Amino acid sequence: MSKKVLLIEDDISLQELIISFLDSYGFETLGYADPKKALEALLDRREPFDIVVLDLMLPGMDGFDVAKKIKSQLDIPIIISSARTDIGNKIYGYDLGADDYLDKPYEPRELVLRLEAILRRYGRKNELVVSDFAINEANHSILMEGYPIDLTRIEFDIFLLLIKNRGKNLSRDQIIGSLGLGDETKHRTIDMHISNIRQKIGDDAKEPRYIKSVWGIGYKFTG
Amino acid sequence: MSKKVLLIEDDISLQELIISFLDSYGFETLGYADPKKALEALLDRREPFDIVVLDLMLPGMDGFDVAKKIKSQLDIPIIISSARTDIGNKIYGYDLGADDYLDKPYEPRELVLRLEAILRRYGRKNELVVSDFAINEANHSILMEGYPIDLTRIEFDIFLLLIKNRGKNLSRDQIIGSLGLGDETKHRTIDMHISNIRQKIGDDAKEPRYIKSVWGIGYKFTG
DNA sequence: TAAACGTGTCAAGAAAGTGTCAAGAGAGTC
DNA sequence: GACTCTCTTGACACTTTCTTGACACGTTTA
Repeated sequence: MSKKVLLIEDDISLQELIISFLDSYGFETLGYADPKKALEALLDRREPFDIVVLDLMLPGMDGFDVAKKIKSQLDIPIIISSARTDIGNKIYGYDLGADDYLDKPYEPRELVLRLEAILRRYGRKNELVVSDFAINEANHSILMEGYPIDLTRIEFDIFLLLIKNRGKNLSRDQIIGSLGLGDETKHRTIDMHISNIRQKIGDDAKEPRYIKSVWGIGYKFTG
Repeated sequence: MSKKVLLIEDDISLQELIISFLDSYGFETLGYADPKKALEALLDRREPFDIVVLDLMLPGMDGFDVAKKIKSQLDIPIIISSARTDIGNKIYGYDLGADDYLDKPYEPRELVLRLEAILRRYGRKNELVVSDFAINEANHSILMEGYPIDLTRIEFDIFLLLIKNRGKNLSRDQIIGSLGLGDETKHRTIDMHISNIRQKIGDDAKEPRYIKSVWGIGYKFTG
């Protein structure tokens, strides 16, 4: 599946060059010289872009403002390219949440490499790999050594909480609180969920490899 | 208070560059080219570092092993930097508990930004370091010279109370009161807990290094 | 120095925490 | 509304921790 790139670049000949180059690497690229039109297209959402390549020197609107505006509305990676080489701008770009920064002039090939790297990183954004588990938060899916594990909603939430706090003891009250369960929920309910999770991931309560009971306190994940 | 950074990087000129850069941002940085020596310095605890910046390509020892070793013994954040850009390594790095990952070459300024971000995150952990012990109250965990000590809940509470009042004599009644135990609890019960704690931290009742008995009064912690 | 008192620790029973079965309540689906 | 899957809870067995009396030994006091 080809990725859609939104290129904001006012130098038309450069724009065309980059577009044809990216095309040859399998990206589907749309170029805009006018940042306002680009923003419209992006925020309109009719065209779901995967990544933005943004030139800092733009007519009518500062590139930083464009980046800020995009990041405030969408969770999409941005690569900033610019002839301003000074490090101050670079820092500013990172502060705005730019995901990478290319000094002009750059090799089109380098842009491709960075696009690929950043897209890969973003694709895995919701994926958490810990110990033998790969957890996709958005999907509510868990793979254990590559094989899917079927957890119920609450089991998933508890497991995720434990994994995110791996190594730390979590009390039953903390678990109940983090899960937004009612305060009257009994502690034994958590024990039961833990018991069920353990069974599903093949963990032995007496000799646990993953979820350890901490006597008098609660539970903790030990990868 | 300036933060101490342990930099493990075998490229000496790069090492020097980073050190001087970090210095100018108020970090106190110690660089090691030899991972074994760095590990020694770190685990020795004479120099309590706040964060580790680790290069993956090292002579004599794989960077992954270094990270694993550090994480297994200390709860300290690690930033891995590497020229190996392949994504497999990246995942592996995170799996080991690396807290961030920087592709070489990187802007020194970016390193600073990430250091600050991670330290801010880590700083919220309420860790109490006294004498040879690092106590994490939220976690109910105690490290003694870097190694975990397994105390029961009441033992933990008593030990924490003693540590927090280090140097002061605490009567058995004070201890019983602070712990919210019933007023009828016998004094001998406290003695028993102290005895068990001493055994677990390797303290000799006759020649105590940490928990001293104060005849006729109670106990006190002497770091 | 002997009696009185305090502390260290063993061992056993009491108390509290945990694992899991099973039953019923609750939520979601067709 | 019937069916299914999920969540919650009581019950009971089991494990770990806590408490306490007992005795040994050290310290203080007279």
